[in-house]
Amino acid sequence: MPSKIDLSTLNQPQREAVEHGEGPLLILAGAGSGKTRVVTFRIAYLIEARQVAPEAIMAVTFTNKAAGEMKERVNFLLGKEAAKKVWIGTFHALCLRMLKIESPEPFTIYDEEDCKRLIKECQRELNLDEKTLKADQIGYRIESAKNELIDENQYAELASDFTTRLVAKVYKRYQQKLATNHAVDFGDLIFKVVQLFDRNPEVLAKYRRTFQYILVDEYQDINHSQYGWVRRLVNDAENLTVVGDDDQSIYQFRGADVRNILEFERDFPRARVIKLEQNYRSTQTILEAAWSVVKNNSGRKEKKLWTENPTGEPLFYFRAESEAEEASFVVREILRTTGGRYGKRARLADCVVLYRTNAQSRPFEDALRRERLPYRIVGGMKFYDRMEIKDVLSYLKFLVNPADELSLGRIINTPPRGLGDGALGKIREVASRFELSMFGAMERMTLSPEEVPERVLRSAAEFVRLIHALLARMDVEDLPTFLTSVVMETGYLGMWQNTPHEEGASRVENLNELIAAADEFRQTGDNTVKGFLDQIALAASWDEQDSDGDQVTLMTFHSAKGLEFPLVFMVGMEEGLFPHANAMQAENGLSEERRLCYVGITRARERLLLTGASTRLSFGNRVYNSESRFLLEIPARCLAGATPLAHQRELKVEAMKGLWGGKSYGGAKDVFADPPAPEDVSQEVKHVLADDEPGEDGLRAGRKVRHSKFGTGTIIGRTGEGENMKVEIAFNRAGRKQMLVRFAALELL
DNA sequence: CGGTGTGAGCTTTTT
DNA sequence: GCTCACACCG
Repeated sequence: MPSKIDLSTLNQPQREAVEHGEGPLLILAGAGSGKTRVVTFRIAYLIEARQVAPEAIMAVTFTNKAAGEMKERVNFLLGKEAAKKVWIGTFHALCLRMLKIESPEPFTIYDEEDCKRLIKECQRELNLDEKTLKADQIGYRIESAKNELIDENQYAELASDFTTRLVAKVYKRYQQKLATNHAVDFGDLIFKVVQLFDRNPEVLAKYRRTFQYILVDEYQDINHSQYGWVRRLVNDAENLTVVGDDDQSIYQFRGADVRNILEFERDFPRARVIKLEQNYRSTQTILEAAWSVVKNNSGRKEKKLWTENPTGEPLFYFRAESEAEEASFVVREILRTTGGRYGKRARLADCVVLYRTNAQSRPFEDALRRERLPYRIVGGMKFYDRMEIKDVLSYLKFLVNPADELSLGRIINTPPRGLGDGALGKIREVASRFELSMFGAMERMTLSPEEVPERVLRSAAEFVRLIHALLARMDVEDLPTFLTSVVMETGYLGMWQNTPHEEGASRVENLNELIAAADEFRQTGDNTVKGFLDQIALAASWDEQDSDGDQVTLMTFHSAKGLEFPLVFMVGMEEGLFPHANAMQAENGLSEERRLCYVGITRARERLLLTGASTRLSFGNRVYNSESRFLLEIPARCLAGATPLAHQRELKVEAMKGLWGGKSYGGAKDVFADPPAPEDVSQEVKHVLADDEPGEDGLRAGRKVRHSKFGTGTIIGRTGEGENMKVEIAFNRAGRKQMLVRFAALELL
């Protein structure tokens, strides 16, 4: 069979990375430098040219998407048999796999919401005020501790102040509860494996023998526990290949430690370093803009991306007055670009809207719906996070793992079956009196009716019968059929079918989708409820399924890492939003925001538009936002459209302070008129750019202007210089006003 | 017991 | 402006 691994298609450093032999290797791979290709080629090369056994190779990624892509490509290069043997997966998936091999008893993986509920239970049981320290906060701290490989006992020892002592108490109780429920949280998946390695050296030794080659993707985003896991697995041959880009480290808030990549050579003194600096993705202008932003960070690895791609057109900046106008602008640009005017006709799927926070998606959804443009949202409210889905999954979880009382609590009275708070209290009483589980207590009650009210007894007996009936079916029915039985027998489907209006209908629809997902999962060869649950627990979002079809994509900057699009909109380019105000509290917060901006810019292949809104609805009131500093870090020569204020200042147009140098919405529409002409920016912007004489800055008598509050008017006079410059304006509606240019939000018309 | 209404708090990013 | 928790009422 002829090899599909054609090394001549690689550039020199790529090829060196693929052909690297023994010993540690650090690949510093800039955005768009063909990283995934190098990693997959290397895996294939090791197997084919170096005769490494496929099962002796482990490749770790950060996301399911990356793992899926890698599997697919290795599959293509080596064929199914070999590819299947390579351990490819996310940290969490691979750790789960090891846990299952090493401890066969079933356990449930709790998601964030489950964990939060559990923490609340702990708080209540410990009589802690739930407002002093919120469950979210405690959860975050426990998660961070686990990322640092600090268990509940160590945490208690380290706890030095009020808050940490409080968290320590909850952490202990929380771990007890997880244990009794036979459950783990996300952090445990990795932590438990590390603990297993440390307590059972022979288990670790087995894996160290097995994995001759380990490859880790996105190494810059590795946290301490992930590092600990990898570090333990690397054997004396040190055949560890890590790939990453310190400029794209964007998960420090989740414990990612960029030092892992920065200090790789200290960690592994034999390490070879290969830099992939040729970018195959973006235009020169886009790369220049990206570079200009990220170079403002310190402590970076020395490297600079370059490309043989054309210069391309300038980035375009539009400043809207509101988030609604911002969205309309973006959608209109999408319409124009996909309407065939832009050279080759762009598809909707070529367009992506990137924002900082999930909450920003709404106006874009509204605008897209108005134009009847199909779109998909990555992240945000996930399919598996929906109430009806979680309810049904809780039935499954409880059936698989009867110790899981959190799931039991969720389903026991959903739909209502007479097992409310009162009844549950009685059941708990019986449970603690006879040291039984909740379900055990219910079973006992039905056998020997204690002093339990008749009504409670009957309801409990009915529930016990239901569960036993489902358990009997679980082993004989195939997955989708069984899922159907569950929603039917429990009355859960009926509950929503009887709910009037759209809510019921959409819940029923989602339940159908879940059954369809189970059917699809069965195709993978696994037909077990357990397998289905595990897969869902590790699945991040529902997006990958319906990514086909021609639709616009909406997602956060974080979700966009690793992706590329011909046309990228970076929206919400405002101080406070991006960089996010909360991020600035954190140490190095601004640097991380800047890297995030770098990630955003480098997603674009051909064209990048940046937008922001001068006012935005926040918690119900309209607030003013100034322009993102990142806009100002992009050189003026890379930027068309509206001119960010600082660039105006650079051009010594001091008097323009406070004026949003924007053009009106209508003016922007010709930016990409065919053929796309960079010069075709607003006349106003050109005017400002050309004009560096203070007296001729545009604010002279006779000019028409618009004020955010008073509407349109005409300048009739001007006094003062610089900061103190005042203009007198005759407004069409509001009459004559004098105002300081510095403060007045004036728009030239 | 369960449904509906009200107020507080909320938004950073996610495997 | 939206969501979730809790209180109150039928």
